Amino acid sequence: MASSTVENYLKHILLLSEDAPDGGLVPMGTLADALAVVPGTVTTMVKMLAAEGLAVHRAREGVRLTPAGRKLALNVLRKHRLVETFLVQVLKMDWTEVHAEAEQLEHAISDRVLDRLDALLGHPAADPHGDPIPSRSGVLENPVYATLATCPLGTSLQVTRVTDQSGDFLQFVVQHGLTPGSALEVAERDLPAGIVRLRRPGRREITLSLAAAAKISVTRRK
Amino acid sequence: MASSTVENYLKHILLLSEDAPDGGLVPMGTLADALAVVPGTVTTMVKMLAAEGLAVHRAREGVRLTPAGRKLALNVLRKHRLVETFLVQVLKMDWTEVHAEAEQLEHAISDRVLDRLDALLGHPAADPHGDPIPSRSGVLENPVYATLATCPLGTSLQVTRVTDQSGDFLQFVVQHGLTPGSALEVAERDLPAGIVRLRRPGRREITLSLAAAAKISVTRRK
DNA sequence: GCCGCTATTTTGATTAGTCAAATTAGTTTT
DNA sequence: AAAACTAATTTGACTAATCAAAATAGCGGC
Repeated sequence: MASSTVENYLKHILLLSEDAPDGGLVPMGTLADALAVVPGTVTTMVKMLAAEGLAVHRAREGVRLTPAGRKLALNVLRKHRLVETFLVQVLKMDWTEVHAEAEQLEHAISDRVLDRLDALLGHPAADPHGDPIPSRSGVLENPVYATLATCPLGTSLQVTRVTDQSGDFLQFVVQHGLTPGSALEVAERDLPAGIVRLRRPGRREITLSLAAAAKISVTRRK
Repeated sequence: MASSTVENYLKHILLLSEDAPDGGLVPMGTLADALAVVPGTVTTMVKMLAAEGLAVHRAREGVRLTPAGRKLALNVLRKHRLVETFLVQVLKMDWTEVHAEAEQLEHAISDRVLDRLDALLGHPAADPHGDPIPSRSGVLENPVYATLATCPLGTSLQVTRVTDQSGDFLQFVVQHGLTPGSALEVAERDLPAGIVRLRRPGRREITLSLAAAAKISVTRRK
């Protein structure tokens, strides 16, 4: 069975390859940063993953998962996101603190427990941050949402996903009522100034940076 | 923070010292068996625990927990038993398979999750095997129950605790309706033959060895 | 008081995962 | 094309946890 270190490598390669243009090739340095580890360590470990048939190492270019590696990674991600959902919906834990908990639990829960949890929660499609939960069979829906940095102005929108798990940012999101499901519209976007102004029903307007806006995904409100 | 290896050592020392006469001194060999590790390893690790102030090592005699070590051990045990309770009561998992799951989870769940779990379950006093759950403040009730090997004959009893976590034994217990809560009485005990015969309402009589009988605790049925 | 048995301790090696620092390969710049 | 820069790789060392096997300490028996 894969150690939790290996599981973490696989999970992060999967996550990073999502938004890697290079045919999903993740550069070693990027992976090192994500894992909070020195680049030399990543090289060593990735070679080991390659020897196990879980990843392909292209020297000096980066790493990509094999089908076997991807399957394991998806299972870890599924555990992570179902655990987060459980912590919020059943244990009523704070939206902003569950990420760290799930980081530990994802390596400790068995597939059997995973299935029960999934059933208990009614087979949810997304976790509390709006991140899609891979299916049991290993399919990861990854709809390309517009973000507050790219969506059309003046249309009625709702938040679907918050793609930054840092406590600080989530705190901010909760504070200003931008959690998944909230209604809003973009009043103004000033690219040179790098800001986006939001209008929400029954709340004050707020302004945030383009960088922050890009981390909040939205869809048209039905 | 204590590694899960350390947590395991502490937990097993606590468990073994319960039924150690020697003022709670656990012999190294016993601990080695419990941890499925070679005796030399235990010596090394116990010395390290002693250096950390978690245990007292009496050379060639055994090991005992310090108050600090006991506190940690109780917390691990609390996690273990609450997780087991959760797995059975909320996730409806099989009584006989939850021990192994909890063995992993006890090292991954935070104190915060622990508290929520405890609240969700209504602060239970015992896990599904009837083993007492240490309180948050670190008190472990350990009522001395009679067992089927020692209780009076012919009195109406009920099972309170099954003190063997092996799958085989638990399987047997379920099969014959001896789970905590079940009613029964001891019809006969033949010490020379080493057997105990049980009578249960609405079920066939069964006979088991004294060794097996000693693992099932009972109280008088109200 | 010596002998031998058993439990414990020592010693030396091993594995997984890591870091620091030196080296190398590729890419830009000039 | 050489120089300079950046990212990746190698190398050597370290820690936690383990095992195998040799050494030792206490003990009971005679």
